[in-house]
Amino acid sequence: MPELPEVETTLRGISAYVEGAEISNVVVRNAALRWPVPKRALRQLIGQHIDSAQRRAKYILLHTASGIILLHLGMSGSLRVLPSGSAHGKHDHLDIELDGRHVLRLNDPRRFGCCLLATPPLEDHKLIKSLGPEPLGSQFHADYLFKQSRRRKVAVKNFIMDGKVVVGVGNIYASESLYLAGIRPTLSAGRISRARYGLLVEAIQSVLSDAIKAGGTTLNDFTQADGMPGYFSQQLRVYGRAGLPCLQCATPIKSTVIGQRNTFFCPACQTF
DNA sequence: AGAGGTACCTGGCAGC
DNA sequence: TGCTGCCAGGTACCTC
Repeated sequence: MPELPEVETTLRGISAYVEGAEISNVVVRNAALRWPVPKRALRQLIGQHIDSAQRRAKYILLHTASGIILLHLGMSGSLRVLPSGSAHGKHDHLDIELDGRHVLRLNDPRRFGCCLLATPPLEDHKLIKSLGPEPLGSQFHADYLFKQSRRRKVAVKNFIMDGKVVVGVGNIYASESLYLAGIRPTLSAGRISRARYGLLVEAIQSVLSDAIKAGGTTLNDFTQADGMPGYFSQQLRVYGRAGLPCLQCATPIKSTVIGQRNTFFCPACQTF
């Protein structure tokens, strides 16, 4: 379930260890992630330095002079920094050793994540080139969302989860944002007003940035073997609360399925 | 081109 | 207790 806040928190946690570090070893224990991990190409990075670590959408990007390591945590993945030589567990598929002192370790039970090597420019990469704007960036605003939504018949929930429209809004935060904006998740994207999209943009931004703040305090130590949960619990307002009273009006929260995904909303508060 | 469905995978849980 | 079966969830890709 790493959504954007989890990925951002992970990035912040590992940055101090990876930026400037030399890749002193690469161990691929299980290459069968979403796409085969390019073991040989990764091992050719041994001796290179990681110049910087960035996030784009839910991808973590490690830049080196010879290419960009592109990591995705899928649904169950996590990255930790551990002392070199730390015992590995069942789903620890990949280690990138740093300066011979630490390992950046990818754990992913469901193996929906990936580790690929991209050649610059990154914007040309297949997985990156058609991504929409960052939800916390300046290109994501009411006018943009309004324009994108015209003549779109999909449910607004699917619309905001579409990575070509905006990145980083996963199933949980989609429900949460629509609740805050008072919009019924089943409504066609094309039928929502510009003003409502303004509220939705604010809601998405506040939900995501609150979660990032919460993550910063929950995940404070990336160097302890058992110090980090894969993802942190949120104070969720509607997600997973079917049948429980709405926090604003006490009406029971409803759940429905939109695009094969569980969706939660308050039938009284979300009327647009 | 847009919309909808499918596949990938495994831990955890409900039900028997 | 142990087995079976279902669900979650991100996203590329396929079909209509």
